[in-house]
Amino acid sequence: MTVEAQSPLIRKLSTFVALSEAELAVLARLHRRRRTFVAGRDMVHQGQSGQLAYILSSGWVCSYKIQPDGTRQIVDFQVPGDFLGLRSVLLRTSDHSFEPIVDIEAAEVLTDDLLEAFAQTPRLATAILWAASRDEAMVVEHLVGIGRRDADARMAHFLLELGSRLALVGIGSKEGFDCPLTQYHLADTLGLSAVHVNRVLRQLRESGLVTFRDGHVTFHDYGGLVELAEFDSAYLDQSGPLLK
Amino acid sequence: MTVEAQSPLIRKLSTFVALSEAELAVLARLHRRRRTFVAGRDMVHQGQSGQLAYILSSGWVCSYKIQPDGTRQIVDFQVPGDFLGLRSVLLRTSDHSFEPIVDIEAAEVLTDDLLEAFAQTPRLATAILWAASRDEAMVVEHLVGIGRRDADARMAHFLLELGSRLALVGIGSKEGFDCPLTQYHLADTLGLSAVHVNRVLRQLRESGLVTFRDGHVTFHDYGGLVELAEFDSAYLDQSGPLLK
DNA sequence: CGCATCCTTGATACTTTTCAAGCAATGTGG
DNA sequence: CCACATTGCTTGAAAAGTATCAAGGATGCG
Repeated sequence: MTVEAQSPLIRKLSTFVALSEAELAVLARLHRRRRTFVAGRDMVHQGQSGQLAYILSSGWVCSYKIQPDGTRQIVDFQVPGDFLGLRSVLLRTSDHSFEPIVDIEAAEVLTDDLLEAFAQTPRLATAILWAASRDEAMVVEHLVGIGRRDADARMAHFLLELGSRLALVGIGSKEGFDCPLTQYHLADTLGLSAVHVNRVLRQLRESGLVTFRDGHVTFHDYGGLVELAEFDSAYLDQSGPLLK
Repeated sequence: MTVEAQSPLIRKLSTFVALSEAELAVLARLHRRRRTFVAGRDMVHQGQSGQLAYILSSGWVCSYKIQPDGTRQIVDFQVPGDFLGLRSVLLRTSDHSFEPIVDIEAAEVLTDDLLEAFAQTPRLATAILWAASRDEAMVVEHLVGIGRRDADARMAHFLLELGSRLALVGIGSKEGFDCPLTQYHLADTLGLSAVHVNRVLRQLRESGLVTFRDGHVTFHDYGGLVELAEFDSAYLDQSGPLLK
């Protein structure tokens, strides 16, 4: 089993940066403390100040905020290869919750180990921070989507983005991907009601664009979907952290 | 003229951290390259890779994304004391545009000067990064607002947040603040049509909560507005960067 | 079996947008 | 100084998009 197969993070970073043996070793060391969490129970709860970060190796997590009136807004998803809680570690500002959507496996990263790794391998630090800034760009794009796209385009855009992210770590393609999200997750993500999510999905399916059923997303007409969503993957495809 | 009065950034940071003479000196040095920009002409345009950051000393700026269909979504505002383009410098990922809303004054910060300042005064670096993470928290809160609040609450929340930010740098209070934004800016920020913004403002005014007129926001019933918006300033009031 | 979760559909009501029009203030060139 | 364009604000009426309420079906699981 190659190290890439073990760690989606390594696979993701390798797409953009040729990592040296030493860097790979440091990365591997960050993966030592393996933990699991069960679906549905929050790993971190809003307001809690747990200064731990994780590297997600399998499963899906979402980060969200609950409002006083009980509605919730999902801000972002973490899929294999993504960091989780990185900002809270560096800057202690986690004011949202993390919920595993399925049972997950993650590597726990201690602040000190992370800082040490950064000090030892600056190129790696740059690569990881680059990935973090990519996550931020996704939050911004999410904001734009909710603010300025109608329900169909929002859904289409979301599925396309998810597909791109998963493709990076080898668990998705332009054909489709497995997806454990419920329609309620989609509703809380896209700022829609669950009922309307259902209708939107039906319409996309009947238009022959994409099917989401039984935990699997199938793109029938990738180009058509891109057009509907006005999906421009520039914010995802950045050329990487321009390492010197 | 005290240095605090010269630089809203210093004023802002001083609220949370007692800065030493040395740190103040470093900060002052970052303010040396003063520049001005005229209202309405983009400082940075989407896709452009200008690796400059600025510290805004007077005036307002907004950062936004334009979509292929011509609609725009304002992601965030910068008011005096805010950094602008910090992320683009550190991580070169500016995929949005910056537009001065009025004529502005800003200090241009060179990447190298910034990194040097960080190296010299780690506490200052922490403070600045803390401010940056606060900005991120605002983007997240903005996302939640657009996704899960109705138009009235969205507007109320936005005005309250803006008031808090301005109060930090001494140009706003619970009574109100001067505000150069047009109803079109508000619409592009809140994901509403300009027409509806007008109606919402009217309703808030007629409810005796807040008036926005002739470039000035006046809070008539601060508590009532907080209640309507379910405004919880926790994400703004964090105790600062916990300096050791 | 019975309960819980998730998906699906229809009918209705509400929020927000779009279209259209008018007003006030400001600035500009003739 | 005036005609004119421009920008920002305001309002009404109609249309569209989305939420809410209600109900039923499917599946999995203790």
